[in-house]
Amino acid sequence: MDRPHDMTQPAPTSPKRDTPGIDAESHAEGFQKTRNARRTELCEDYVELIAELIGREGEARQVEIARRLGVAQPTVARMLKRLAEDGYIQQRPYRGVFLTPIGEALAAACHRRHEIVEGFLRALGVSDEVARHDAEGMEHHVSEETLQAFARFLDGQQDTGTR
Amino acid sequence: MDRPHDMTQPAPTSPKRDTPGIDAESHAEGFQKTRNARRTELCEDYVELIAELIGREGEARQVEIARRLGVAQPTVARMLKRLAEDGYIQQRPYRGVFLTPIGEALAAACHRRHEIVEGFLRALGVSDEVARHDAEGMEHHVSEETLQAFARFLDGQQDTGTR
DNA sequence: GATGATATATAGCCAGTGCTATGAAATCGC
DNA sequence: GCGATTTCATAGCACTGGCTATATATCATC
Ligand SMILES: [Mn+2]
Ligand SMILES: [Mn+2]
Ligand SMILES: [Mn+2]
Ligand SMILES: [Mn+2]
Repeated sequence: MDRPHDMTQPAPTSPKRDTPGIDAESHAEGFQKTRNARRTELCEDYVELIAELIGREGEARQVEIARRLGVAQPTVARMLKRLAEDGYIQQRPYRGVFLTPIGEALAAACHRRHEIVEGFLRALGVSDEVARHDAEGMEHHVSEETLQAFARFLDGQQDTGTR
Repeated sequence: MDRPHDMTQPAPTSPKRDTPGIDAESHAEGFQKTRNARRTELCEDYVELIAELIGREGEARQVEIARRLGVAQPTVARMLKRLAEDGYIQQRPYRGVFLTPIGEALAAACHRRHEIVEGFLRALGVSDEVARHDAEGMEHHVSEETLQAFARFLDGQQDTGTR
């Protein structure tokens, strides 16, 4: 039991009062979900950006998407192909990319969430610059329940004086 | 070639009243930072978990880390090698892994941040389960400034009656 | 309608992060 | 001490998401 070595570290294999933390399964489950979110967040940023560009510029071109994301054009090209395969967008070469109804829906949901998260941070006193940056990453890990809590807070703020 | 265009969509190149949004550079910068965060978040989870296991169980073994993270053991093995190379941990085969001072520092910072984020969500009315999960992903994208805002909110709550 | 600029496609490299299968080493129980 | 169990290491595969370099296609302009 407790002499795997007899160096420093006096084998703290005390009876192990079980979990002052969580059990391994719940712990793992949380990480699993986070890993899933990591897999989808890039798609979310893409469709949201595409919707934004279409709304503002009338079109979403590969080169502009690349510029906005700060990545190289081939990176975008490959990703767009995947998004098209997955049914989020439709590509019309030299005409830009367009959102399918599914893509639209995802973009709308992401945009709403993004707005709430960023607005929430600002309402909390975070500077615009930092709120924008933090929201960009946080948004993808904010569940609907948390989003509701953010929205509630925003509503409260609004009532009690905006600033 | 089959006329890939002159279909619907009448070239919407209206004068483009510039940016009702942000300029491309700032936009890209935000995404860049988020990508950086994505690169480090896994390390953060590892060192935090290792510190937690050492504190609670007295040791942090590969198999236990794998169980906690919900990944396979070789996945952990490779990551630990990287963490050792990067100076965060020290491996003693069949004795567990230990944190270097640098690793300790990172773990402490991550743990503090994690606690604040999760506590903040709960204070906001999010359920324990969801707070735990959302915090696991959000934490890595919360800047110090935002963390301060969270902490301020928590302090305020504490004064005005905890529940 | 030729041409130069721009936009897109494609190939191939690299690193990261997951996996399974399997072999080697250490520890534990006896 | 020895066999069984546990722990770790390693090889190899798949997929993602960066990159550069380069070829091709379209557009714009004259
Ligand atoms: Mn967004
Ligand atoms: Mn984002
Ligand atoms: Mn954490
Ligand atoms: Mn985490």
